[in-house]
Amino acid sequence: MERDTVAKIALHAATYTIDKPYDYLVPPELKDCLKPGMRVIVPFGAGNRRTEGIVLVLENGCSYDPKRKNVLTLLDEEPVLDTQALRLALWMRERYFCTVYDAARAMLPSGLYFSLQDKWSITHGVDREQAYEVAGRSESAKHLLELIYAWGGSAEVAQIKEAFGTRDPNPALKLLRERGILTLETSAERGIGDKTERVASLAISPEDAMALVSGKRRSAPLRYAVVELLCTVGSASAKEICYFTGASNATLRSLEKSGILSLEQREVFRRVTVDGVEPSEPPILNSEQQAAFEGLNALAAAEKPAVALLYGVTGSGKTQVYLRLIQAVLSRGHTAMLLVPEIVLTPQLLRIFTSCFGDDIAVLHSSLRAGERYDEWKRVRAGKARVVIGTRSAVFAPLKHLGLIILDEEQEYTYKSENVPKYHARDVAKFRCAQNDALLVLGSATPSVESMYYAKQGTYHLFTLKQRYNTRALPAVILADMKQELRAGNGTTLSGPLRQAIAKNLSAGEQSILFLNRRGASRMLSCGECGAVPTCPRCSVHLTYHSANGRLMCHYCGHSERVPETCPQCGGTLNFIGFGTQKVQEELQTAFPGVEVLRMDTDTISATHTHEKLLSRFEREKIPILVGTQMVAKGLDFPNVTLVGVVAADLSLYVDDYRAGERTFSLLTQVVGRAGRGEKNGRAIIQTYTPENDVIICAARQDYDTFYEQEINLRRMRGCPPFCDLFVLTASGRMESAVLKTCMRLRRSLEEWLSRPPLDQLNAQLLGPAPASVAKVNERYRYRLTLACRNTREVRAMVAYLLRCAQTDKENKGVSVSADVNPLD
DNA sequence: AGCACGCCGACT
DNA sequence: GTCGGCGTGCTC
Repeated sequence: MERDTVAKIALHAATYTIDKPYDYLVPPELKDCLKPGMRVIVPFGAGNRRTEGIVLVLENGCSYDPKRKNVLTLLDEEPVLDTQALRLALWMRERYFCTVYDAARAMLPSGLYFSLQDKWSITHGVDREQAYEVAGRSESAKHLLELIYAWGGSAEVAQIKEAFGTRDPNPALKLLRERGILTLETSAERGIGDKTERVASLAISPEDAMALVSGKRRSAPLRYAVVELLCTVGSASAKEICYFTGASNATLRSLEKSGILSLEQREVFRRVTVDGVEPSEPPILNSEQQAAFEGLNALAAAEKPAVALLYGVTGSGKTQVYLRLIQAVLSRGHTAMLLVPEIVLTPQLLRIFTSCFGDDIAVLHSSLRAGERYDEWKRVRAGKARVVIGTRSAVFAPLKHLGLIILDEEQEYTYKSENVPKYHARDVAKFRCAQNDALLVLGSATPSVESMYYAKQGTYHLFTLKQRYNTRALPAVILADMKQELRAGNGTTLSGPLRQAIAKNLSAGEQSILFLNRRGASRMLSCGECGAVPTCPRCSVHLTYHSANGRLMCHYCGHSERVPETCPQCGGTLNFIGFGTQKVQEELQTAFPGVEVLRMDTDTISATHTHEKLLSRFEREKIPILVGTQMVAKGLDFPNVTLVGVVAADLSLYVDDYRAGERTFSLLTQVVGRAGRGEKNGRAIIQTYTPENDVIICAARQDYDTFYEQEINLRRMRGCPPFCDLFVLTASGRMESAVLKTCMRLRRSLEEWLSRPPLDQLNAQLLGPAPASVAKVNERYRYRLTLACRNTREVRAMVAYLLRCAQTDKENKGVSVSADVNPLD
């Protein structure tokens, strides 16, 4: 019996329902080079269409199986995922209801992605007559040959499909391939290549080299200069040598020919440099920080995994503790990772870490260019960078010997992915730490209710920093009751107390920041006469105005249209509406004529007017007032800002989400903390329509402990995390009635599972079907069921089973279903 | 999801 | 006879 080598492969073409490791035969020529974690091209399905896959396991000595197809092409020279990463992908499938391939792909930088292109061409050595003879009476085969010959003997699948229109080219393709007339080749193209440069170094000893050129110092000064340079620096890139000596490539080549120097290609890494950074000494910790550091360091050094919550009030110096901890981890030969919610909002942090670790850090986030991101990833994989700083997806960075992951501002929702796989970076980090006996540190000034609960339970270790490092008191906070303002005849967005405070700041020459509590500053148009708002034709959302292209756009499906001259409903005039930053800016300009007001939101931020440039202008030119959205809430540290105003604190409070209170508290706390960072004391004014609301009151007092106690009781009562997890099953499709029916069937199956042992013990709550928060996207209606219960393996297995059933069920034709745990909306 | 197979009626 | 429509079932 033959002894075959078989690769178990996770496939791109496999949907969630049929996702499993597929067995492929490894051909002899690939036996020596194929390893787990490498990507390959394989044929799949009855039509043998080509698809990408990632090798999970190799098994030697397998018996022959006629079902098996061959691995066709190897795409990687070395594995792109190691054993730990592959195990993580399997874990993610079980946890997030995605395919293994989806999970694996999320771990790789997009520069590493391949796009497959199928090309059909006339087989070598086949002439036209022969080909047409084989095509025989088949009209479509003859048509196909005509097309391919007209295109010069080969054509891409998309090309053929387009030319065939409604007709199916597949039977003709199959016929001509079986008779040897056509061949299918699949090429894989990668968007980003490896960048290299030519590097020159001396091929002989410096003394010999100098001896060879010094005689001709006059006649060949360039050769002399190049050798002299190389004697002092050892080796340098061809580009640099030419720049410094004035030599040309010809000079270098001739020196190479004489055997004096050698030229070779070396890989270079594209990097974004952080400028103006000087190496700095490790920070000196105060006694509180030192205690936290020692406790955390002991956990990091231990031989078992642990999770710690570092609860430090704004300005207590968590960053210094992170720095020392990372240094300690590195000194033990391990690597470390620092995750942040949004990197462009924390340029200071990047500067501090660069000054401390230099090239030992790699920065990974989405606003890098694909080449830069890919190269940073390669530096991490090669062990050239031992510290990773990045946003959500950086949690997958290929660090070896991981000793520490820090999630800064762990309560931030940006750690949860909205795309498939819908993972939470906190969970992935926890899993990776468990794999490596590493420490996970969750840092926050306003910890998520879940994390604090686990810390109080003793599941997490708790460390607290209570002192502000400049020992400055927290800003004095005033609540402004907007209902009263309205009654008093003030219909503007600026309350009396806020106006007075701004006026006071203007005369004192101090700066103020006004914060608009709203995600993204979307600008909508509305009709002045009938109140109609332009809506997306394909989705149930309002269109928002984009100043970049001057068009109305839909954030969900990408639809864009010209701004209509008049209201499409009644012909009235359209105006910008909403509680936008622009409106606040206008009102400020009316209230304080001649005073400059800087506005910062998605509308005023662009490639040239970056977030950072705007802020530095605000600081440098001492512009009196800054109005902005979320962007102004984080990490700003301007000594001359002594007043912070929250325009409408309630806006984030009354959304249909169990985290609304937590989010509002956290935001208000962060914003209030922006005032009085310098010598002078700060003030904050929170405008609200509900001054009696507990969350608002706690935020105004900066009283996290009371907020936590109230919130945890609410969560317990309502059955929200951490007591329960919310499994949201979403069905979507073009036919609203079919979508609803699918939901009802799903609900019945769920009810049945939940009524029988062992799941009847769970005390699970089932809600819905209800329309999703955006009920229609891209002409597809979306309804959802919510299952509130403990997130156990049994429940996940049931949900996975029901998803697979629903996807296979013929009754659910035209409807797709998916699941998400604790989604954002 | 995407493809083939098989069964049906329509057209030449 | 052949072509194209649609329902069904499988994917190493």
